[in-house]
Amino acid sequence: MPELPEAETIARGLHATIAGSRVERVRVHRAEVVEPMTAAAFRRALTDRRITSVGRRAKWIVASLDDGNRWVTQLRMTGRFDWSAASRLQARPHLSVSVLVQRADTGGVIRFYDVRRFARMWVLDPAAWSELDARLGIEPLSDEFTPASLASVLAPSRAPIRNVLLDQRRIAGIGNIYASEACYLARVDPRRPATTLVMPEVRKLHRAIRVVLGEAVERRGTSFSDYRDLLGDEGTFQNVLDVYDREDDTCRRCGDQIIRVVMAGRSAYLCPGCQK
DNA sequence: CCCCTCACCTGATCGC
DNA sequence: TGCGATCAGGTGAGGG
Repeated sequence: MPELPEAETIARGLHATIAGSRVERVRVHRAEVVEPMTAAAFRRALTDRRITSVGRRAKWIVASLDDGNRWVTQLRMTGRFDWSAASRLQARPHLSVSVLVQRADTGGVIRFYDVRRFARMWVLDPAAWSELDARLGIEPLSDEFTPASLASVLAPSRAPIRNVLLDQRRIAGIGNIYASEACYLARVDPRRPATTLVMPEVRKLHRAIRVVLGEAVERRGTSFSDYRDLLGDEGTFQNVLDVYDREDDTCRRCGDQIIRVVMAGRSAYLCPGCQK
């Protein structure tokens, strides 16, 4: 489900809702979500902490705590938060973790659901956080992400461009939807070996990545089936997709037929007419 | 080291 | 309508 824009939307919602709150109670409904932590250790690490801010790194939701630790969540395919002003902890389908928070004025419950049970949620000390952070590549919306830095990621790799874009160790936050969309916008064929891109193409792809991700953040993400924001609302980027999930549809640019190809076990979409 | 395949899980959808 | 096969936005272990 969520890639960078969806994680960013959720993080912003959480920041607006629970930054400054204190955690009163934690319930772990499915212990596997916090593995390898135990449910007891997770509860202990989070209870009574104040949440100073909530942000995003790659596709992770990162909440900073007043003791210097971080409460981090990896949504994977179907992880989903919601917020309820009611302060009762109760079981619901697919519910993994409930966190009761309290501010001076108001309180409520952050619930975390995960249908497919791939998601993970931990509390990390600064060293463990650094280790995780170091494994993740450059943030594509940051100032450090330049055509030159993209070139340094693409040039050494003979793997298809699309697979390199999905590699979180190299560039952080791009998933299957936005990889296809960015290649389309840049007019490059995602199947080409990354190393074959020449600098003008790298510049176009760099720009395309930023445009696609930036617009998707503005549109609060792409909702196919599972993704919803903190308030349960859908994003709107699905309405402006050019190639993703449009197999056999007509290319809006050249009129050719969009195709689906399987790369590294996952679908990629492209227009053979105008992506070279 | 690089890169691909597969497994992890549940639910929705497709074809017969 | 029913039922098995297939596929889904992520990622890391394992193998070639």
